[in-house]
Amino acid sequence: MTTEARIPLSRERVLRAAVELADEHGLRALTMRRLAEELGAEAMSLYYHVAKKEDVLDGIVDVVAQEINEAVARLDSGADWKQAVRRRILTAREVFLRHRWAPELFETRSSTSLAVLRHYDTLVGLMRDGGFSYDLIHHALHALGSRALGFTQELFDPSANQQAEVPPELAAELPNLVGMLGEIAHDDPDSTLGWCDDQAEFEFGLDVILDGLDRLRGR
Amino acid sequence: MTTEARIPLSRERVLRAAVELADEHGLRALTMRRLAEELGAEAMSLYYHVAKKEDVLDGIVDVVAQEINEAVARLDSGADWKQAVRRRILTAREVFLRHRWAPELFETRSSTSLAVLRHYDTLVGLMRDGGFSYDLIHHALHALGSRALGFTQELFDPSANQQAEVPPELAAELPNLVGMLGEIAHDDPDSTLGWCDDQAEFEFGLDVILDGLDRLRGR
DNA sequence: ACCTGAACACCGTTCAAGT
DNA sequence: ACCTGAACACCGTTCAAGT
Repeated sequence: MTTEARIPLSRERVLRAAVELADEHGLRALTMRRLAEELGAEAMSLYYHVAKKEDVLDGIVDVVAQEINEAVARLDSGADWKQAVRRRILTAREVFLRHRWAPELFETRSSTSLAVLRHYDTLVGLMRDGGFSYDLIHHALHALGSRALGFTQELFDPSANQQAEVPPELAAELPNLVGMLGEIAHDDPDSTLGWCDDQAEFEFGLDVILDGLDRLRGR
Repeated sequence: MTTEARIPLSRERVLRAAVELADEHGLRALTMRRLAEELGAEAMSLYYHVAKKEDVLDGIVDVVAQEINEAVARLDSGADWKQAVRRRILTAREVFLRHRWAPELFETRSSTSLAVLRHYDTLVGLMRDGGFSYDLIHHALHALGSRALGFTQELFDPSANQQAEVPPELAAELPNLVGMLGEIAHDDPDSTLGWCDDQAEFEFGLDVILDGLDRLRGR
């Protein structure tokens, strides 16, 4: 009981704990004081291992990016470019589903981690092998945007909209939206504004883009 | 000198000042205390006009969304669906270029403002008139993501990368990326990692998606 | 080398009080 | 009806001090 496990702190241990904290309680809960508490230390001790909070945030982005590279490493790269890129991106997406705080942070970092660059490097290689010019690949990365990394920010937060019926006085102002929702709801009886199959929609958008790029590939 | 202009506060005045503050100094500078100062009042006075800071953030998102609707309202909706949607989205983008803090906030809000819904409603209408099924429109909105509103989050911050030459010891690890950058740089001598023509890339991605959707429209 | 206590300048927010 | 002062619980961070 008095023999507390006294594992020394380290940058790696700090970052690991930060990821865990964000996973469980969200980015808001990730404060230096709370993080230290989780590690059984004082807040000020963290500053021996990380420069500042921004450094922690950069660090956990890198942890996630490495996780992506590991997950993606065990893919055989057979098949045509489109299947290879597609599977790589969908595998990356699985990592983001485990770290739902990550997209916000990825889009907010100004410096790009080596792990992220490695991911892009592989995509560039796959497309190059598929017959793309560098110029088109460059455009392609922009077109994919964060989708290339495996996420999109949902503009309608499903968790917030579980009860989101459109109030009748609004319906008149939004006839087209209401029409669309009505029909979608008809096809799928328990659907509301927070209705969507995120996985299917992610793949739909990805395929629209990949198919479009494939068509441009032949000049 | 003693006759200070004593305009009373109001929710609208608070939100207007908040937008201005964010425009000039970024979201980080938007604190209740600083905002009050800008208005010549005490921080606590704001709470008579807004519920809490989250309310301010929701409010300025709405201000931007209204600005989009105004900008877009004076477009004649002639032409085919693709041109109509395209011009609407590019006009919305102009608004985001004036409020560079807005994308981060839009993707972070959980409740969607009426002004945003109105924008989507119009897009749905235009696509419906263009012969789309509601089902396809629904997929289309997901595929477009935040692009439908007029922005994408840039994963590589151009301002941070103005000097970003890839260091030689990294080059070996990122052969494809380096290859691509080399060729892009060759075409355009003053380009680096922070090279991109954001407007052109936005339009490229938008067109890949719109063209892809157009092809799906005929079943 | 690694950790901590006390302290500083800043947050958002409540609440009772002023006009 | 509108605004404010004092106060509270929380931040990130510095710095001198402990082991």
